[in-house]
Amino acid sequence: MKSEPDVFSIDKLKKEKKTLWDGVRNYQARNFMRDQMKPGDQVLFYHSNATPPGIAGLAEISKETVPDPSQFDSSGEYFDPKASCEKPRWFCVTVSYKQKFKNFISLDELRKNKDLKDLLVIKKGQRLSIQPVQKKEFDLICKMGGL
DNA sequence: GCCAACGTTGGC
DNA sequence: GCCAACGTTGGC
Repeated sequence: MKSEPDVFSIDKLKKEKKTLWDGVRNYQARNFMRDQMKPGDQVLFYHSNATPPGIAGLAEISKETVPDPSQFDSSGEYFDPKASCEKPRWFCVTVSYKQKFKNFISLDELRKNKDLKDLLVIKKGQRLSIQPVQKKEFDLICKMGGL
């Protein structure tokens, strides 16, 4: 899961212990949260728009998908006038902090590793904020992170 | 249903 | 700040 550290960093998640992953307004990412993610699932926390960009640590899905409350808040930036409580359009999961990697893994290092050539985040034009990761890739990344 | 215009993401 | 690569919107 990607986040801009200026907006919400892994250190902030560490401090707050958990957070509602609201504000996702992309249908593919929504479907992924709604249909694929289950409590207990492991999450790689990626810092985008950072210097350098890369994977900062681990988190975990701690609560099942619920309708994203921010879509109903008419004064908030994530308000969606087309959504209603009966017919919510957007969903979100709760993400809990697990741990920071001992070594931050930069996008550059991810690219250099031949075994991660299929990792979606290193592919050109791949902007989706929530992306699936294969078990093999996940395990290797944890090792690279020093866990 | 097409597609041009526009908006966003995110690396550089 | 630039811009490539998408995704969304809305007129037709």
